[in-house]
Amino acid sequence: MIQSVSRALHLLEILARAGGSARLKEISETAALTVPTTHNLLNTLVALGYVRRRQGDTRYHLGDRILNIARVAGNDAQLRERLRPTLKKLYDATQETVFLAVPSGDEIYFLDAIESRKLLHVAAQPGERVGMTGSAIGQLFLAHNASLRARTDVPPGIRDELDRIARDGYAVDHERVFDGIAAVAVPLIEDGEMLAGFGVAAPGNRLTPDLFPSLAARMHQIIADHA
Amino acid sequence: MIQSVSRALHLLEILARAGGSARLKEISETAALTVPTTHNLLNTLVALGYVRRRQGDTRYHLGDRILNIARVAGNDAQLRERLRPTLKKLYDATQETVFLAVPSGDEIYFLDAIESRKLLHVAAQPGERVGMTGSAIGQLFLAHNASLRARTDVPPGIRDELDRIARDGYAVDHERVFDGIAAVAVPLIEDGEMLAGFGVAAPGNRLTPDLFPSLAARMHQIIADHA
DNA sequence: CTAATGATTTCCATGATGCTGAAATTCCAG
DNA sequence: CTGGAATTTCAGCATCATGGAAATCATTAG
Repeated sequence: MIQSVSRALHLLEILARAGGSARLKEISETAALTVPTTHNLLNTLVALGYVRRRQGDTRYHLGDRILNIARVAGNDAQLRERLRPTLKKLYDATQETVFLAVPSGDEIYFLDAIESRKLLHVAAQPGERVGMTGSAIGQLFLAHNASLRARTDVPPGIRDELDRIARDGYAVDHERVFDGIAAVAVPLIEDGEMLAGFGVAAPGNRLTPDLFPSLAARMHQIIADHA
Repeated sequence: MIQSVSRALHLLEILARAGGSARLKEISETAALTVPTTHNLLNTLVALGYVRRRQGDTRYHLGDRILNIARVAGNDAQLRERLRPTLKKLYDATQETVFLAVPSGDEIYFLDAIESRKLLHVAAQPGERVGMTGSAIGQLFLAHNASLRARTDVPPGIRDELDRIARDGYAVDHERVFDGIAAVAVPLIEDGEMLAGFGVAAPGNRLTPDLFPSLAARMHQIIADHA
């Protein structure tokens, strides 16, 4: 544990709790640090743009450089919060394990999941990360994002499938990736961009290919209504 | 400039630019630090909750503790962005100097302002900070926030005025605080809470007390339409 | 306006602290 | 299972952050 890093971040939190600005003395007292040490830490934060000072004001204010970081950190957390109810609706409608995934670099990242309570069911895997081509949701992203497609090594067998996905608006997987598991995935599109994918996964003998179109339609409906 | 603090924050930004997660080696290369140093910094950030690791995954992910800080830093910036157009409308309607202010601790903080182009006008003072009782906008906050009122030393002369403000929905100042300057302020209320105050300030001989009610009504109108 | 008080900033000596190379361990792909 | 690569641990050393003291600056009262 690096002392000065811990202290510096603590100072930022103190500033936040004080409503965004405070005087040196208050800060040093709250942090239980000496005034010169606090001063040194704060000035480092000022030099980096995480804290600001306004002319004619000796107070320290939270700067907005922190937003560079928070925008990314917040995206995931906020999206999960916001789409939790939709995911729940999807679970209620299917009683199968449901997933919410977002792209992260060249992989997809499972942001949230609700696991089915049926005796035989697919395990939820929030926090897991798989390649783009290795899941129905990943193929959805590939079908919707040309630049992502360009930098991904797409096997020829999947290339045609991407056209179908683009046309029909949903991706499927029937025991291709994992034995015994079938999945249907539909996108959440906002402002013309695919933000996230919803997936339903179930044993292949319960979720047979003939059910795919109607399940996809139901999923589209739920997302349109609740997201 | 404290080296380790600068480095740690840089690592957070690298993680953000990488889309929220990355491997140790990539991070250390991007940051131009040795691997053990990067490891040490990252583990400090993990211990503090600003970076997370998921089990069975050696990657480092942005944590959401940063949001504690960003929520406050972002508030101001976002509010100013969002209310800029309203402030502009207010300026267009009055051609006088207009202000946007928010509470900050026990003072009010001038978040934004547009200065009148008239020959004789009130100076804009974005970034400035004044006591609650020392401005029309501050009195607005006092009238709308009981807990703020409780911890503020309100002069007896103003106490009655607060009742009037609560009743009429606007605050005024005619050469009480600054010689020659008159001001009218109205609140922006959302979810029952006063988030910010808008103010119009002008020379006292242009903005006479008889104009206060009609100006306040016009301001209410503009805010209702655009905020 | 001046003086007095309190807060902020600068400086520097000191030793604790964080840095790095090297080694041990773990992870992961084949 | 095996080999290579990435991660983690470790310890000695130089460096860097720390905090006392003093100087400067801002603020308030008179």
